[in-house]
Amino acid sequence: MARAGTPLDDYTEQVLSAVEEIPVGWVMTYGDLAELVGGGPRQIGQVMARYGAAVPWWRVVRADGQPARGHEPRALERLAAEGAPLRRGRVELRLARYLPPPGRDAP
DNA sequence: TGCTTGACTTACG
DNA sequence: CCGTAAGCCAAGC
Repeated sequence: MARAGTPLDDYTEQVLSAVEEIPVGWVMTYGDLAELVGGGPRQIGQVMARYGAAVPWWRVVRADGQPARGHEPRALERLAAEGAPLRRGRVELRLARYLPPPGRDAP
């Protein structure tokens, strides 16, 4: 569903939708989102930095499982509250990495 | 028009 | 496991 009033680009909408779709206690990496919606990991970060406040941004972590730069404490607190498998200050991607179901995106 | 920056990744030692 | 280097994509100045 489109966010009325905010004419965001399709790419931004795709990213935000994907992030909103991450279940509680699970996470996705910037690279995974980039592979999902296209572009590069940095572009995902760009969108998150601008519109991430409207989505569960703490469920988006770096490739090594560590939360976004400058948001580590807040993200870890949220993740811990959600019951995500934390290991020494970072998320255990082995257990918490979420793979979105196919069908609603480009084949 | 061209360089710098950024919620990044992978490879190497 | 940790630090450094190079690569990649788009926006901003």
